[in-house]
Amino acid sequence: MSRTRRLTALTQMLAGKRYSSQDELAAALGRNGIEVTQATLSRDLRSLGVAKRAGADGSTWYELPGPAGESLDRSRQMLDLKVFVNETRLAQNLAVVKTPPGHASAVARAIDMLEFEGLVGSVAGDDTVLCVLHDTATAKRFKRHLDSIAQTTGGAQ
Amino acid sequence: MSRTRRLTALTQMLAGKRYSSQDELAAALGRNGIEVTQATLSRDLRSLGVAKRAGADGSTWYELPGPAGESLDRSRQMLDLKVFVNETRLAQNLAVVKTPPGHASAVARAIDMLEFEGLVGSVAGDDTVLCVLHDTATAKRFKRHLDSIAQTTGGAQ
DNA sequence: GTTGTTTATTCACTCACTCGCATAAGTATT
DNA sequence: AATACTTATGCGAGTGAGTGAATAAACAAC
Repeated sequence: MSRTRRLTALTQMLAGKRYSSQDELAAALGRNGIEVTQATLSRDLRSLGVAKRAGADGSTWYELPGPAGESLDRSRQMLDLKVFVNETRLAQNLAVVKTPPGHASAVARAIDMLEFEGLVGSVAGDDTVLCVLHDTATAKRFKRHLDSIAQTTGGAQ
Repeated sequence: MSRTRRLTALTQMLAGKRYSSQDELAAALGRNGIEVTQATLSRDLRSLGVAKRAGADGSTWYELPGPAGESLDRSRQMLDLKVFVNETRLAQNLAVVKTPPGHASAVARAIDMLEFEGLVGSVAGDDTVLCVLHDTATAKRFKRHLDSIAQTTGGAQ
């Protein structure tokens, strides 16, 4: 069972029902054909940014981050940036981010999730994301930041 | 140096100038700060789908696939399928492929690239791709095929 | 404080991926 | 055919992500 798939299932389950322990989640996942240990769940919940909330009645449950599970999987957003950002060019306070065809919207979403200080907004085409930064210096910082993420992609040596 | 970045640099170099041997490419990459052996280049060129073309004057050079490098990287299409196909469900001769939000068009593109026998066409929404197969049996084969690709994503056990 | 429950972490391991080296295979030239 | 050049591949090594089992740590209840 792939990790991504498990995280997706986990997200859907958390969105649909309140679970109050990792063992309970493990059992529920097991009923869906996904075998998982508590140790892995602990890590999964962290990587999803899930928080444990407490109600007034003393009950507790896991809750997805953001407004109603809006941010699905931060690590996946990072994956988009790592894998699909081909190049970042600057023009004054604008950054032009090139992606493979069709990936611009996904990359734009990931960029928005960064909540980069000084990023005013971004527009996605098919293979290009136009990012508006507050000023020229911020744009340079932004490019450095993106480049540093993209660099850490790969394998050995 | 990450593999992805090297492939990107390789693509840009091939788009900008004609190179006629892998050693020549290795040297040029080296001048750009990317050390690489001929063996690796051989693999890179294959994974990019680069072909060696010959001119009328007998000269040869490497050329990116498709109209002016339109189809960048087939292995990246496979990556889309491996990473971003969350689930595939069937209804008669239709297959509904779920993806993370914003990834549907990229996954649809990757699916189209498969040129799966019996795949009539596909439509992408935001997080869903609807695939029309020729018949029910073909749809089942299609799902098995996608699942086999998606399964190989993850880690151990 | 002790006990029981829940969560986080350490450890050892597997696996997929990527790479360089050496070498085989292929291709052109003479 | 022999030689030189070019490309592909078998092989072993290194690396990083991901995992479960065991265990430590945190927390709650009593």
